[in-house]
Amino acid sequence: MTLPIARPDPERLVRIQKLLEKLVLDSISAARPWRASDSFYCLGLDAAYSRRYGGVGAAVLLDTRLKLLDKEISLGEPNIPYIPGLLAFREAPLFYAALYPLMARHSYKRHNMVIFVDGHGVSHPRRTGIASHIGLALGLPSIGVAKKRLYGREVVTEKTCNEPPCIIGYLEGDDGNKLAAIIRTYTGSRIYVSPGAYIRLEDAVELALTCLRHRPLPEPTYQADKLSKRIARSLDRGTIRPADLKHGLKGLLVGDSSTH
DNA sequence: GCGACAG
DNA sequence: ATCTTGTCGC
Repeated sequence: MTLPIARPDPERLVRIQKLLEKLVLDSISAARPWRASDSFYCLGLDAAYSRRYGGVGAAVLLDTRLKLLDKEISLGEPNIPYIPGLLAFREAPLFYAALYPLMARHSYKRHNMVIFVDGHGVSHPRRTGIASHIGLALGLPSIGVAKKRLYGREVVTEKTCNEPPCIIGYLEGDDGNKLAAIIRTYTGSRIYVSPGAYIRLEDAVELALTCLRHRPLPEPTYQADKLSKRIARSLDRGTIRPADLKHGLKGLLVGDSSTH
């Protein structure tokens, strides 16, 4: 029989986020300061879409030196369309599905892990961007890395940036609080970095800067973006089939011509 | 009514 | 996010 899953109507999802808002803000207020000297592991999450098989979630694990340690992907048809502000309800299930097996392989590392998510954290109308949902659900500090603004007044404090990366401004909420930093990367791209949960803005920004290379996104998010897009394109080209992904990714991604 | 609007 | 050719630049 069909399970009585509650209808994902937007109004109900918005109410859920209004309840989560307090949890998110409390997790940030109570967050322990990040120690720059600590070694850490970072997870990167992103999603792409294949016409034939729907959503592709990608999770990657990097170490302090930004070396890729492990990766995992997931497939699934999203339950709801994209609605600004409700992205988490569309894409987070893909992330959880990829994270579960990945985390199982590295459970002892979770005590010093941070999650980078493609999308916003608290720079969201209800302070509950997808990075906040993920951080709350996993009980881990999370950081949102977005390419475009969603919410907040854009305040640019530095018109120029001679030696990137630079913090060129921020997004502020109605109450005047800083919600996200606007960063100019080494490649000249602009990204919006905001805390998801369990971490403060200044620490989120410091970590994001630490994870920057000569690329348009911080390494964790960049690697996840590349992986998800590559899988989605390979699926559509028929280079790989969903069944090929059920026994791990090893060997599937080398010599794949889909990048040409 | 008119914009704005992560991915 | 995705659909898409050529093109400017390192």
